[in-house]
Amino acid sequence: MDSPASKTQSENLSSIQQQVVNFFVDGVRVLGLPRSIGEIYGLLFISSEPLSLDDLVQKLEISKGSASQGLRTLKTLGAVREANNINDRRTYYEPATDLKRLVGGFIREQIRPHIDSGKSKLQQLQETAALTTDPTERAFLNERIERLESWMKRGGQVLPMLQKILGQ
Amino acid sequence: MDSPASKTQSENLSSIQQQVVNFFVDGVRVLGLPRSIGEIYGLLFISSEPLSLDDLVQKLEISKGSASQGLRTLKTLGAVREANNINDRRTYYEPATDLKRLVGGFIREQIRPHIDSGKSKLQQLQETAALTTDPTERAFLNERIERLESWMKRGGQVLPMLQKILGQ
DNA sequence: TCCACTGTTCAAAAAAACTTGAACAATTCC
DNA sequence: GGAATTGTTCAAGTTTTTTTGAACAGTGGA
Repeated sequence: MDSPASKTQSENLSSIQQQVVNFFVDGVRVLGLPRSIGEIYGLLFISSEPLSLDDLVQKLEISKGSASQGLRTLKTLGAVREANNINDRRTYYEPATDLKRLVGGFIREQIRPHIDSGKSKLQQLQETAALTTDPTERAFLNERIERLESWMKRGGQVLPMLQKILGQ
Repeated sequence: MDSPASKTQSENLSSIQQQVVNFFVDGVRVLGLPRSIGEIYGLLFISSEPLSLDDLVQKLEISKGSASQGLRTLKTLGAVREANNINDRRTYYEPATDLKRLVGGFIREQIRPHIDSGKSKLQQLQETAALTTDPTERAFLNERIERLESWMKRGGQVLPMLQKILGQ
């Protein structure tokens, strides 16, 4: 019934593997990460043995390019590590499964940079606001900018707490 | 120098308005929301008077459709409210500026639904795993599924805490 | 009732994001 | 060194998301 290249990888993945992969596809989408990353992490997560890049390409029916880039991102996030690679030339990967680490990696790579760049933009903003001549308007602008600063500050405070809370 | 329809709305927005709008464009992008929503919220945030849909269309140079849909989303998120609408037929909008409310709306609309659907998918997953005949494999699957459950549970616990922490 | 005005909807166009695949680099083994 | 294998890069193609704009619905005033 299924064509060989059907979208649901029914040829290569067991029913439970499909379900878990889809679970993570939805999951990473919420985080703003591409589908392929959810597929890769999902399959690693539900595999009892480490998998190679080629395993991922074959089982998920994605391109080598996607698999390579996806694994790189996952490594950067600390969501995947290389398994002990005995008597085989290729690299095998296994998932990091503790929440603290996963959340920490996500915060470090995807959130912190934005908070930091936001903070520096706020300084610019303050300088621009200072040029406003009308005092009433200037007061209003300063009030709003202060609010933004308090938001950023709280964000910076909450993230480590979050990580702590989630780390059991 | 600028063409009338240039991308940076230098004709219609003051320098500070541009900066704040860009600030929020970047901000909402992190949250996975479209650019126009950041533009709209940003302009409202830095305006001392409420603005109408037409004001937004003109100042931001976006279509009426974008402005209408963007305002709807922002209303749903609780990020924007209608201002007291005296002697004018059109509706004016002002931003909600307290972080607790903003975060709460985002969680309610964009996060909770995914957590809930995730939880129900996990039940499915458990049923599928139970069909696995090999006991070792089944044990592995159950262990991983339990881990997912613990993740979801923590997520469900952390969100209200987050909101509380941010609510001053 | 009809007109003028405000705002919504949604199909099509445009833009943005993701994936592919082929060329290439790097490494190992003989 | 040379062949075979593993993995990376990135321009082009594909898919997904967002925006546009024109038709339409709703409302108030004359």
